[in-house]
Amino acid sequence: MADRPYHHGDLRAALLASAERALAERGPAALSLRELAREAGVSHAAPGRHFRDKQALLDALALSGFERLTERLEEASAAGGDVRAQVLALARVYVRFAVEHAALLDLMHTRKHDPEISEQLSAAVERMVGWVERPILQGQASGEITEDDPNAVAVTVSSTLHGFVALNASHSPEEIDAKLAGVVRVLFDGLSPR
Amino acid sequence: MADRPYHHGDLRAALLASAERALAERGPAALSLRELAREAGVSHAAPGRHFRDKQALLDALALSGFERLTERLEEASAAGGDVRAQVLALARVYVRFAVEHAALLDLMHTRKHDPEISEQLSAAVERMVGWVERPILQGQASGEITEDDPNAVAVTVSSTLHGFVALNASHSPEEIDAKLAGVVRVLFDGLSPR
DNA sequence: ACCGGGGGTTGTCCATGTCAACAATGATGG
DNA sequence: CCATCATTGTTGACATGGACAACCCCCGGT
Repeated sequence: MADRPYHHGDLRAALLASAERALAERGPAALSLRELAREAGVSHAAPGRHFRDKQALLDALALSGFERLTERLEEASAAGGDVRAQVLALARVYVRFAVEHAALLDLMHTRKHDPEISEQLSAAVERMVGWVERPILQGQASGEITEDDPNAVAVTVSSTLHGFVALNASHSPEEIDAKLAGVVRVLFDGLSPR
Repeated sequence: MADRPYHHGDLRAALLASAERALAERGPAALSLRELAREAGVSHAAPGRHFRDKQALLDALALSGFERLTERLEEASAAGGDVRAQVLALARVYVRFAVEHAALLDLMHTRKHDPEISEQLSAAVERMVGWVERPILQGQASGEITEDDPNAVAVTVSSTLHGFVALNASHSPEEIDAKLAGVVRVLFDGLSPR
């Protein structure tokens, strides 16, 4: 509208960044393409050049979320240690991501469940799941984890993690970390007395 | 518009029912007050008499979800058996509800996380959580469940349940039931070898 | 008979998503 | 250098939806 050049430079990235901010600050309902366009200083229909429709933008956002989360999980896996430590490390990373990007994680999740999801997106989900399952399978191989049906174990761990995050994302980081340690302990030791 | 009497009779209930159907069939985004009004055969502003705004309708829907779910949990608790059986029973109920009302459960959670939630709604959530925690506390009292920090145990169980549901709601009932049994077993026995 | 208020109606305003037609830009090849 | 053309933005328009205001209908109590 003002001294801005006709071409924005990288509108696509700007829109995604704005969208993520808006998502975090004002919830998914308050996210409007026109609003984003305004923030980017561009006309109301400009976003259409970069995203077929609103859903496409949300998908792109979700995708970037999966990619960043996967990256962090990968880093955490590199640290090593015994299986219990590795699982705890992964859990921490996941939880931290969830706290920092609660709304985004929610969106990621919503999109993941959609039947007509893009190839890119589902591939990204697969990759992420891989990093969570890896240490469990290794642990079973090395005898550090029960020989119960590997699949059941993997499902249990990912369910617990996921649920923990969903239920606690709004708490304070310290509180969460304390709780998380307890959860991982209970998970390894089991509910039945030893 | 037609032979319908001027007063609908129970518009509020009709709207909620319609809304729940629409939610399940076409997702939360496709839910429009005007559409619901059309389905009920009333004018576009009629819903405003029963729900201050769209959010109020969604809250009412979520509330009814919590109430129904709580009712079922309560029934399941009455069955008795040892703690492990009780937890499994609760889990089954929860999972079944999740499968049958996936979108609704999602809505329930979304609302639950909202900072400015109604008294009614948060009370309903409390009640529900109570029914999940009860058997665990009893189990600890009777020595059937580890003496680890009770809170950690409760958090672990509810997280696992919640996460399991979130991650598996789209699968077939049989598949889910099989998986669920495995999850509960792993949960009781722990990840570490016994 | 009257009226009061809950429940419905119409009309309107505004924001949004989406599309079509058009315009500025700058990269490319001649 | 310049003609050209795909890319990226712009304008304008349309349909849908939420929210509100002002008004109307009808039952229940007096």
